[in-house]
Amino acid sequence: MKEQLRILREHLKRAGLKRTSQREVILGIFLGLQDYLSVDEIGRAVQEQDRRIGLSTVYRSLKLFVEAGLAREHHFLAGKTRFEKSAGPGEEPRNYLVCTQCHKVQVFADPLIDAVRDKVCKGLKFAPKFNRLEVYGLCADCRGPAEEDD
Amino acid sequence: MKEQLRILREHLKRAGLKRTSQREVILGIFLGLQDYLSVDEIGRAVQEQDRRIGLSTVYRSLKLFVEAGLAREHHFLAGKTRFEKSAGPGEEPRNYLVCTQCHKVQVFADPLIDAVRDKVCKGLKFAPKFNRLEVYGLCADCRGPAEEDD
DNA sequence: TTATTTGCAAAAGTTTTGCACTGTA
DNA sequence: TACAGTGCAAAACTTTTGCAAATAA
Repeated sequence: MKEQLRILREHLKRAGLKRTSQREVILGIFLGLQDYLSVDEIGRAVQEQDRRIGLSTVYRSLKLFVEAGLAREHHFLAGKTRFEKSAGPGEEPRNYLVCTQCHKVQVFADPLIDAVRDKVCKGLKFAPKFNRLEVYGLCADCRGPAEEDD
Repeated sequence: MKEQLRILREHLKRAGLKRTSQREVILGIFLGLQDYLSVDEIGRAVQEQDRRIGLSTVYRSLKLFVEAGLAREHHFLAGKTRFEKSAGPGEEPRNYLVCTQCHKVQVFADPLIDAVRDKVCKGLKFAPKFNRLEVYGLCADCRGPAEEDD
């Protein structure tokens, strides 16, 4: 059984919620899709597999996955919420390069950022839960070869 | 005359747009409000001063202020867009501690973050335009005195 | 004069909710 | 059986837009 399915079931049990086929179908499809899709894009994929699953259920399930640590929610640019898969609760915060032209997202991690976060939070007595660095600009493909050595 | 008013007028002239009383009234009110308010909160303050100014004009003006470098747009948590005052174009990117309980926002700057950004961008041939680090958690007031030494 | 801007109302788009019905524990 | 979950449609929100009237250049 997939690790994520186990995590979902554990989360449901712990929260006193019920295991339903819709939740598991939606999780399976979500895991098979690319990241950073919107709810209606995910919902469309779900309805291709099972037309009887309503969009409200997709909304409710994605929120559930976030609570279970199986998805991250993003609001990169104005507009809609987008979702990213996550291996489970307690995963490291991540940092993003978002292309403002083609909307491609690249992820990176850097321990220095965590160090800065801890130093600043300590100074302000702030208890961090999660963080992300979002860098907006042009990706290698969109900036064109001419300016590649900036 | 206020520096920001000058910046607005210059921006309008440069872009071939017109100077209107509504734009200047909205700017004046926006500058007098606290940061991170939503459009309807800003609009409510505007309509207290001049009931004839429509909400669409507030939307259009805030977008204009962002283009002029006089405001920054945020999408911290799900839901609505919030605006922050900015001294003018070319200001440094900033970094935020956002309290997930009371929604208070604290700002900080750190040169190390810029260094990490430049290193990562160089490696991926990404041309950064702006960036922000968002840290979510509990502020000193909301975490309670007991856990203050974490 | 002429093109931009405004205010209103309507439209569009995303997300939530009420409710009767279904399905899990 | 009891209660959480679902699907549908309607509602609630935020944001955008069409258009006639007003206004700046």
